[in-house]
Amino acid sequence: MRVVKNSAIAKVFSDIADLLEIKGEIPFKIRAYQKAARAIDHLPTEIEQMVKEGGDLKDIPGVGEAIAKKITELVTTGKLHYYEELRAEFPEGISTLLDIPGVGPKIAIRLCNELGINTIEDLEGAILDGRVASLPRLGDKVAENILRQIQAMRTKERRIPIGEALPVVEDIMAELRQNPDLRNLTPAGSLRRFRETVGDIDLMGTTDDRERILDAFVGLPQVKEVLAMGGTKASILVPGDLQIDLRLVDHDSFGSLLQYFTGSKQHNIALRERGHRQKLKLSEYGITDLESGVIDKFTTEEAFYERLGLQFIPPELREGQWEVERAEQNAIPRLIEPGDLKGDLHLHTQWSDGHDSIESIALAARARGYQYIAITDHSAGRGIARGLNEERLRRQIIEIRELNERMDGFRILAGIEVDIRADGTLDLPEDLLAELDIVFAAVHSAMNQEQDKMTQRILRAIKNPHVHVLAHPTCRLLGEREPIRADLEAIFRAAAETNTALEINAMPSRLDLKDIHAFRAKELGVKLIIATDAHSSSQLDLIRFGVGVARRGWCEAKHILNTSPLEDVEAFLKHR
DNA sequence: GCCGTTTTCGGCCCGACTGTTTTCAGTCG
Repeated sequence: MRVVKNSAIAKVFSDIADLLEIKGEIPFKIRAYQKAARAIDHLPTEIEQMVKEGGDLKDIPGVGEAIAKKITELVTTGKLHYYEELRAEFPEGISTLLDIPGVGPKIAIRLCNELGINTIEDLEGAILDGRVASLPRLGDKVAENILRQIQAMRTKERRIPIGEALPVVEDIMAELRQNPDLRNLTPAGSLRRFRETVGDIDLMGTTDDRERILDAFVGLPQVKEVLAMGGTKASILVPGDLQIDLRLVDHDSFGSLLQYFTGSKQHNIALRERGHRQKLKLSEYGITDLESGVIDKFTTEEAFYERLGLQFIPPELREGQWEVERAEQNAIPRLIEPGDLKGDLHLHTQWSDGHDSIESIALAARARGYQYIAITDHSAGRGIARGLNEERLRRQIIEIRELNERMDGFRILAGIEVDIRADGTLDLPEDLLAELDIVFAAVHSAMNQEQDKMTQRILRAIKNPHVHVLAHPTCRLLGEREPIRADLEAIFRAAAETNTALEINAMPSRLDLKDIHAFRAKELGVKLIIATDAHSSSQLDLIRFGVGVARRGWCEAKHILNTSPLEDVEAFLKHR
């Protein structure tokens, strides 16, 4: 069996949906493929694994008889006959036209059939020489709009990491909140759902004086450009090319509007389909009883979900997968919250590549209300990081033991982030590792190894009895470096078996494990640790990004080791 | 193509905007 990743399978079905759209198939069939594609892309388990174990693909929401068969064909043969045939019906590349906002299937097929256009470059030429505007039922304005969208796509086609967007948005919200007329100011959309990257930001609020608030918004010092300004909404561009919209809405329907604009689209569709069966019509304005025609408005989201007979669904879970069903059964867990964490276990200091002393980072952690931390500087294997050799590590351990005598009611664990060499051995001797309270192991080099070799390398480290935690397991850097190739399922199983914890690294550039991986690991019984990997005291705040990932992965406090008191953490570490 | 607390057949989320219209199709979020 060849390796076919979920993302690749999802891509095939989403391509099929595009082609069916161009072909003019019935919309419901198209939607079925789109829905299946999204569900597969967001699936915590590798499909390959499910097929191998004889799992039922029809358990995936939106996957039925026909698509299950196609998935099986794709995974076992690496090809899909149906897809190949469909592709052969159209010129290569035609579906890229659908990426242009304003170009849908109807226009795409006409451009292709009547003008022989199948690339964005062709289209641009045809607009400039007037051929597009001359087509019946298209005109100058349509052509102009498409051209503008093409040019906009070239300058800006990037989702922004949440770590960049959130601080900017919070600054802006803090300034707006100084105006007492503004109430209920809340971000919506993917930022509120805590996706790892966000597009445009939607802020929502209510007020009795819209004009004044919108004036204040477009007059903020951060504003680089005002993109739009109307009676209820304004759009600004701030440095970093982040677009932020402020939408001022009626107070009495704030709840349903916030719910609507928070999404995800799939979640809202799932809710509306369910509402349909209850003879209810859901929209951003409220819930209409189709029999009486009466519309209920909602000032809070809580009331909106309650009206549907559903438990409240936290925004992080609103992905249109299982959350609606779970809410029906009152089975949405209490997700982990930042206040549940009792310590940060992955920290760097001046001893390697960090900025602060052990003492100052410990004091900062204690000031946050933590009960313990672990100091985990790099081992010497990483030349660039001024890693610790044996002698310096021994000195650091002594310093930590001494500091602990002065730290009342707070404990510093002595640890290391030891390098996993290309062959899976560690770059510090085992007798020294045995003296430490906690050992993180991590891959920092030879990241291009083949999947089998990389998997064996990591498994060897996990099975090493001195290793307590695997740090940033996939080594990805968001938008910069692809994850290493490794069999995560095998790694999760080995971690569960050996009681090795896996890290949810909260550094916004990493977020590693990511949401669906955290979900799967947790499901297999792996203990998780949320840690910042902070290189200075101020970075302790980054922990919330890890909490966001864990929440998206349906994690509760009990799944996260560092929500436990010190005694339990120590018991876990000694158990290895 | 999927799916079922009306259904294994007959439905399938909802509203807004825009342009080229004469009553609406196409696209978007």
